Amino acid sequence: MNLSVAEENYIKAIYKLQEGEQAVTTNALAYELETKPASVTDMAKKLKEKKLISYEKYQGITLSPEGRKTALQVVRRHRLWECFLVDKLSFSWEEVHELAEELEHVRSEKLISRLSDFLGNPVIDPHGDPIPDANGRMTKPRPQTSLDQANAKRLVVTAVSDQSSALLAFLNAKSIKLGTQLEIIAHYEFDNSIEIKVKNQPAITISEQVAKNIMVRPL
Amino acid sequence: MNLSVAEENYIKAIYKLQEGEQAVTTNALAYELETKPASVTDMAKKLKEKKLISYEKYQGITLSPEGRKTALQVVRRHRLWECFLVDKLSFSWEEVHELAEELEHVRSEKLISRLSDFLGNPVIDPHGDPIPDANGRMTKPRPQTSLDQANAKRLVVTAVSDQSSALLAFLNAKSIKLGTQLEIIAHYEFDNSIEIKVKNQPAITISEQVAKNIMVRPL
DNA sequence: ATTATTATTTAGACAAACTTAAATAATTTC
DNA sequence: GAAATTATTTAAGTTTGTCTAAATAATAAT
Repeated sequence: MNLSVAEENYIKAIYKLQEGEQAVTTNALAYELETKPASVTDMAKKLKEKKLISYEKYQGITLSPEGRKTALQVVRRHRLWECFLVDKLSFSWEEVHELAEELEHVRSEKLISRLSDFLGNPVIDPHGDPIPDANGRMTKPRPQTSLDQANAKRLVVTAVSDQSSALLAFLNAKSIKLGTQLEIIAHYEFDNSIEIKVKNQPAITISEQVAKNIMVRPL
Repeated sequence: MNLSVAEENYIKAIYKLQEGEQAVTTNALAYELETKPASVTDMAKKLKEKKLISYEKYQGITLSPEGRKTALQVVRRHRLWECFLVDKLSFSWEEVHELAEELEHVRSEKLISRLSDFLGNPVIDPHGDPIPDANGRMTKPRPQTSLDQANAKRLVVTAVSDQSSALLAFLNAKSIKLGTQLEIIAHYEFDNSIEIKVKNQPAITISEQVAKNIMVRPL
């Protein structure tokens, strides 16, 4: 099937939001793609026509098996390009998302399989997310929680789920990267903000919003 | 200036056809871009508006200084990606054109400068064409003529100017690559076909059309 | 269980880049 | 230099993906 860039982006966004199997709402998808709900409805009809999603009026959207396969291909391309940019072109992990967002739409099985070989067939990307193989299989994401729900005291940063550049810039300024070790100092009930400390850095307070987007696992 | 993919492709095609400084005709551009003359006229108005070309009704198109700068950036991106595909991902020189055609539209100065560094700042691409540097400067193409106009007997293939895959596949089948040494056996006046011989291969006859698109220099 | 609010869809319009068909200009030919 | 041919432009319409505004459905609140 030959998809436009826009269609691929919808499929990828649905995949990202679907998490488990609950249906994705029109509004959530519009927000994710920075577009309007009316546009989402239009596209939903088109993707249903192409059998990539199941969709009934007012009932939300779920990927069909074909849709999921497509999504995994796009995700694979995205994450391999991120590896390339970080490993070979020395970009830092917070710079690569936007570029990979464009590179991922160059559709060539051969290109991607050679790129993967060239990179040594990596299985996780620079953000710690697993890379699907050519058949769409990937290692299950390691046990990780968002920082706001972590119960252990000492943690390692494993991924950043919301890849907005504002957040990434903030983390950069605070020297928080993949693999950074954190210690939770306090958890303030009134606004769910969290005080954390990174070795050799002054303690900082992080809003619930930020904490939700930092993924960690116990050290 | 933020150009669409279509606009970049027009600029690149105008650059390619302009050769020297004669104006490019509407028809020639339509043929090159596999579109219709009417579409070219529409786009010409838009590009003139953006000051990338000079264009007057019925007078053809020439790049403005800005337009030339833009063209050189696109050419630079294209040729660097071709180097990457051949040198790093082991593609053969006739496979890379289409892929580079897509990769070239990822616009990021930083990406391209790092890619260039990663490749060792090459100055010619796998087809033998010079790569513009970040300022649009490049080594002038080496003295080369098309095979149909060569006067020497023994020649080296330096480039293939028409990058249609049909031609490239043909050359591949005949084991003719960049750097291949040829000997001209005969030149048939009646249809301007040329009989050539590659070492260890049987002699073959090549049409004028093909000969025009093989660039060579004397050995 | 109405009412109010929020979510979703429909209808109509727009921009970009393309198309075909018709009109006009430029060039060639005799 | 008038007629024929070819090149170019204009006009009107298409598709893709978007938008706004209005209508309708679903959900929440009283």
